[in-house]
Amino acid sequence: MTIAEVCKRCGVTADTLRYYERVGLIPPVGRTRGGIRDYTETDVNWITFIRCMRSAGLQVSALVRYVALFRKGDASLPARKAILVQQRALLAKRLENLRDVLGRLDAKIANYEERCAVWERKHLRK
Amino acid sequence: MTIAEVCKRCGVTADTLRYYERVGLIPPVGRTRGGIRDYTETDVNWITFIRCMRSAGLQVSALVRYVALFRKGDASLPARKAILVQQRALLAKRLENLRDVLGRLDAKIANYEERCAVWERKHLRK
DNA sequence: CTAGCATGTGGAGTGGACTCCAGGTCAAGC
DNA sequence: GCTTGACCTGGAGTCCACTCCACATGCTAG
Repeated sequence: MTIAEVCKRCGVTADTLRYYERVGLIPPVGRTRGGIRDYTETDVNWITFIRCMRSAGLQVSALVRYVALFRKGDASLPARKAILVQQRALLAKRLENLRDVLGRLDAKIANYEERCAVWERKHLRK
Repeated sequence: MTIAEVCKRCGVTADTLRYYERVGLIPPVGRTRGGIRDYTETDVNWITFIRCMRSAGLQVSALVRYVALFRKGDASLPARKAILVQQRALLAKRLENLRDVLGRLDAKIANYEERCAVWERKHLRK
């Protein structure tokens, strides 16, 4: 699969895909004799996974550590799990906070609803 | 209240407080004759609010717009409400995504739990 | 009144995560 | 063989949200 096809499928730019590979966010991608990247379905799965985690705010550095461990084989299973568990905890904390802030925002909006209504009545009467 | 006291109360650095004021993330803070910032309780409330929203990822630019409108008085109520509503929608979307990613992460961890156990049995037997 | 610490300002620097660019290959159609 | 468009690499640039710095001034304790 060419980089352009992967871009389309995953909704990322070629620059981003090359960047991901360069910093180790995904394992190295195979090449044709000409040196052109030839993505496999497995590569696409990695990209999808990384995009998913990044979309939730997991740091590149943590994911890089994860991918590096992955490349060392089964002996790294516990270490990889540890990373996931730790990231999960961070994520849960942020989720909790977002929930809380959303609540506050809703309260504030309700308040505005009120005040806007009052303000409009005042101006209609005028 | 001095900037140092506000720092302690709000858990931010003085640099950050000055930065917030400089870019308009909070309304201008009053000064003593000597030119030193003298925060009121209202100022602290603003800082708390901004910190809260920032912690949920609302962009500085959106909050700056909000604060700027606030300073224009009641006529800006509807515009301010519009910003809040829009930001709330974005936040809800991100919340939804975090929830989803958390679920995937949990599934992945459960999978690791399994595979780690297998791996350990293999190594204990050895 | 002076030492010394808290604050002030304007501006430069940082870290994270891309994003863009120049200058050079590769490959498919004519 | 040649043109043309996709791809390559290494490195520089961008954006965001702070964070740090240097140097100047304010205030308080002795």
